Amino acid sequence: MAALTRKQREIQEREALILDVARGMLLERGYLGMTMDRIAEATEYSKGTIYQHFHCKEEVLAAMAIETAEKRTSFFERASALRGRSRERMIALGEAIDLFVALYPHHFRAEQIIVTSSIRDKTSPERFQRLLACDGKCMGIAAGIVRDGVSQGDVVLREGVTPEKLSFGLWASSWGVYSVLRTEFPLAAIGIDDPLQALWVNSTAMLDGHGWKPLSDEWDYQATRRRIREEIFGEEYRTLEGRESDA
Amino acid sequence: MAALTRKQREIQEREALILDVARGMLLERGYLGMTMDRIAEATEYSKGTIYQHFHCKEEVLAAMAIETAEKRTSFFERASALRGRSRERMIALGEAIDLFVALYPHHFRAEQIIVTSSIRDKTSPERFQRLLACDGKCMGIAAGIVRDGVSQGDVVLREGVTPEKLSFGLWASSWGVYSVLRTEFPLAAIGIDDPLQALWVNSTAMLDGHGWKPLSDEWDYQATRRRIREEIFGEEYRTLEGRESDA
DNA sequence: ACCTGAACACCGTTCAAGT
DNA sequence: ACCTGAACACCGTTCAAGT
Repeated sequence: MAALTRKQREIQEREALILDVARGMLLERGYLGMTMDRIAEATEYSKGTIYQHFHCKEEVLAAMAIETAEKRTSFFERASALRGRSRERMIALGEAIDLFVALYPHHFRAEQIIVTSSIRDKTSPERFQRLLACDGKCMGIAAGIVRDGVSQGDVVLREGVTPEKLSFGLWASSWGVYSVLRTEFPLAAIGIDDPLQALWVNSTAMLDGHGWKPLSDEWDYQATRRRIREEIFGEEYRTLEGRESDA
Repeated sequence: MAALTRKQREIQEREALILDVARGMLLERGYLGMTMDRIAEATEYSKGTIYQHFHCKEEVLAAMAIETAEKRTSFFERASALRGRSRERMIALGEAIDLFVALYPHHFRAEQIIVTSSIRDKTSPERFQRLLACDGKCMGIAAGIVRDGVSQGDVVLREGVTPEKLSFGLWASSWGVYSVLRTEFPLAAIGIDDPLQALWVNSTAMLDGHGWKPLSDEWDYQATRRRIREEIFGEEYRTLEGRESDA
């Protein structure tokens, strides 16, 4: 397994450049405004060269989604390594998502545009498999934490509930909230001034309802969240705060 | 307020025809496959006539979303009139959504495509307002049921929880689940064989976690669901069963 | 007054011609 | 061997010409 040739490196760098340019375009001008012509012009390559990297426009979007999914999966892996009770570790996954969206809002928005569009059909099977692998890994991490909770006696799953189903419930809530946030729907008009706080109280209620110990009135989970931000994602949170103090 | 003229009726019927044709196209061929040319051809009108009804393609999609939202709002109104405990009435809203999706899968899919696309910008303010009105009404119905529960002593909202936030939590879960269902994501591969049952157990846990009486182990909510299907949506469920016995 | 469809600008995709 | 950009088919949108 020799190192990459100069040519191969050049190709990799070019592909990364194309994806960066395309992502910016997707966010600023939307799906229809991201055109192959403009990508070619902005990268200063010809359209033919762009098409050597990606067989069609949808492949560009799929490649962007894979970058996003892989980055988020690495956040999940770090989060699940939190020292502490099983329910704390599950909360760490939630913090990972929140942080990920805050750090890479463009990645996240691009992912939502891609997944909810009818792009799947045109995507090559290899790329689709890589996406599936990420989702499977994330679900496996979450379900694994539930299983740890069960074996440690922190939670007893009721009939009809599996570790995967419980994880799926948290995931669906989170996805629903972030989906509506992306649409710039005027939530304040229907009485939701802080959607992420609403997500927190409802996720907390869900875990309480499943009987996952310690229950929210037996433990200071806000302290847990602070601990996660320091111990697991300290560096990232500092860069976030740095960004916010700009402007 | 006189009756509509013959001409006005013709225009209304034509508009309904255009929307029906467009919806079928959206489902069969996707967003990109629904073209103004094909709509004109299928309705046997010229493109100019289509454009007299809708200023652009996105307006067609917005009109479809409004039809869907208004139909679902009427289901919500009927569901909230269930006789019974407050938590039963909240469950009736969930049944309304499930039934609505089952009865009008094309409507629902179209709505998801529309809302998650970057279509809002091009939509005329009047249409957008009608969409907002529906969402506001649905949220009002749900929050009203929570308020009834509070005033009847069935639920005591914790600090930081409002009727709107609790409703929003249920809504987000449901939206997340139905979103992923639409993408034909292979849920079975990550251990979710019955997504709607997973939604049910997690929503139940959420309401239990909020302490909404009667708790799920104090009451037979499956019986409540059967009652809702008979008393509120009996006719619709019978047509559903009729459909399934075909084929 | 209402409807039509040719015409235009633009976009995804291909491929013969260059270096 | 690699890259280019003219060329093509198609789509959203407009509007002068018809009835």
